[in-house]
Amino acid sequence: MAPADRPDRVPRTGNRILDALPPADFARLRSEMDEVSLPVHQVVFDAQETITSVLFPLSGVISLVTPMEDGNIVEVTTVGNEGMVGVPVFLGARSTTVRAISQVSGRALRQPVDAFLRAIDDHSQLRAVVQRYTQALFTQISQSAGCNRLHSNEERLARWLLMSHDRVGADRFPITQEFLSQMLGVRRATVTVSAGILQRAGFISYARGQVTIVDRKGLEGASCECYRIMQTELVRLLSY
Amino acid sequence: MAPADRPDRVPRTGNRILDALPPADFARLRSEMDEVSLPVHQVVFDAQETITSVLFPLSGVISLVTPMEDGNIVEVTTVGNEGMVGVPVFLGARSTTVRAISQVSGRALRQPVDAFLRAIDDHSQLRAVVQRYTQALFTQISQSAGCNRLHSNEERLARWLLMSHDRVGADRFPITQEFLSQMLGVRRATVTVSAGILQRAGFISYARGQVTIVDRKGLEGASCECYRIMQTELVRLLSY
DNA sequence: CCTGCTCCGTACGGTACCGTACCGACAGAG
DNA sequence: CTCTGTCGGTACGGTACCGTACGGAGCAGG
Repeated sequence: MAPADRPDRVPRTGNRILDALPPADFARLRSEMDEVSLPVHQVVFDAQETITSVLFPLSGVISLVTPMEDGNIVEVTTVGNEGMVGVPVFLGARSTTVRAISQVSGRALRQPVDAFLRAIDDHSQLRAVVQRYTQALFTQISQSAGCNRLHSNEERLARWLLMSHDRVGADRFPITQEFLSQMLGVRRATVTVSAGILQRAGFISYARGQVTIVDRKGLEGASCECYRIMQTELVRLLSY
Repeated sequence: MAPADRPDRVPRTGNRILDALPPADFARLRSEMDEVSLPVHQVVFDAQETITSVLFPLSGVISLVTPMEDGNIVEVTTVGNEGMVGVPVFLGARSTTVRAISQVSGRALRQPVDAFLRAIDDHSQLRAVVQRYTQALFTQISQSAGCNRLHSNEERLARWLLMSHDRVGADRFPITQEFLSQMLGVRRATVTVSAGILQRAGFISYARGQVTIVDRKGLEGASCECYRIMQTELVRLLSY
């Protein structure tokens, strides 16, 4: 199953929630999970749909978006290997008003809802970690709500790139301006302009659906404070 | 203490979370609470500040806002007697990045953080209700995040008035355009224009810091879908 | 090599806001 | 009854977007 050379040493999965658990706890959980791959643009669950399993991403980026009646969507937060998808289940719901969509392809450990809820009951450590991750999610969404209203497209684009950069763990990753525009809730043409500014400033480079983060510090300077606030709070809450 | 004519019958407080509890549970909780009044514009707790007690509003409206570095703020959600202030405590945190500020004066039951956490441990019913309220809050904030990006000032103003109308339980309540502008993250002058449109349409009337909801149905038509989505989800999650 | 497709750059008129500012109307204090 | 502060209406230039649209550049398949 996994390359553990000692029986009581569970190898890190790469998911920070699962990796925070004691080895024995994780072993029991792992037996109820299967590893799945998430192709780009896959809808993990849609608004109003019954959630049947939760996901612990190992790689890639999943976006939670709020879909509107006219078909427009806006990202409210981003999930990677620092978190999980399916927090509403933890909060006693089986559906939600947001859509979870894979934005950068990756892999994840999937656990059926029933098993997850049993695990939450049985493992106080898991409960505690998920609780604090839920709080981090709160911070991120609240900050997004303000950011969406007050900050410029360019600042928000920089923030999005930084958050994704953290989660993919590589300087280069695939993302088209078309999908970026949906995440940011603007026209594609507006993304082109903002991305062009960041590119000419030497912070990123960009070609045919592939971004490269060239100057991370520069990008942080171009972003609004929201990136820093979300990141700081995430670190604070998940430093067990 | 309270005008209960039978010893085992606890009178409704008016707060929907507390009212969902079995009488015996509530009685024990109540002994650890004190009733406070919340004058308008009082900061219940500020961003980064240690939260020492949670509040269960009986009347009035409290706004959760995201404060930005430049001093601007934007409302992310509204809390009234359907909920509580201090959900981060439930999620294992003692502080948050949002500010809670009383927007329409009212009264609330206040419980120290320690007592609240003991109560959460001891009373599964309270835990379940707060959990589901937390999920409702998630929905509201997520919807706000999208709404703030995609919908016009006029639609968002109508939504804000409807949400407050539900919570104050009166057709007339005090709110200045100045504070509305802060909630909506726009200039006061923009509120004047939008409010003027709603007033000329006969949906509201407005004078010197007092709004009156004249035609609620009309206002619902002027609002974006976000009001309905938040309201529906709240009812669904809190119908125990 | 051509075709078709995806992705990105650019343009142009329109609009919903912005920052700033001024002024009038009303209410409460004295 | 005046004074003073709060509240709301309006204006004006500026700007960051919008909707729409066209075209070019690269890549993949036939």
